[in-house]
Amino acid sequence: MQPQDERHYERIYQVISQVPKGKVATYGDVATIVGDGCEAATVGQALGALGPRSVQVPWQRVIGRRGDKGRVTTSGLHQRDKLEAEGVEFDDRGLVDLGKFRWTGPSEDWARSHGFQMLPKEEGAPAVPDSQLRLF
DNA sequence: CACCTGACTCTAT
DNA sequence: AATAGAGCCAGGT
Repeated sequence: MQPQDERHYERIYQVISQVPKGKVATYGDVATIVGDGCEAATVGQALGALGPRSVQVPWQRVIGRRGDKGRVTTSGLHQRDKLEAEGVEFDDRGLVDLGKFRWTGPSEDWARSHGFQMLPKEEGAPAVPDSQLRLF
């Protein structure tokens, strides 16, 4: 596939590039930060379309969300191995404790200078006004 | 234009 | 605990 008119892809890649080694973000987290109607499934598509760019985008740090845990949703890409090599721990059921390894979002400076929004604080307390979030 | 598919995620069985 | 269905978005056919 060769998307010409990917309205979210580039921004999705920019956000993922900010996730530091040893941390993970969920598809939904990335979508929220990109904003502008971007959704988790769109992030999944963007990653599926990465191609050669996978060498410069830390795609392995994006995982699926399962309640308060995270899980690898890819197969055959050794995503879990890559993450464990970076220090991310998986429990006996192959789940990651998001409370411990979840990326807390881009730095405020970076978000502002690149036109992105921060990740909402924690469950319940949004870090930005509803008007800026498009969460269903 | 209609329909299918998915590196999604939440709710309800 | 495992499965199914439903929303959603964007690309491919």
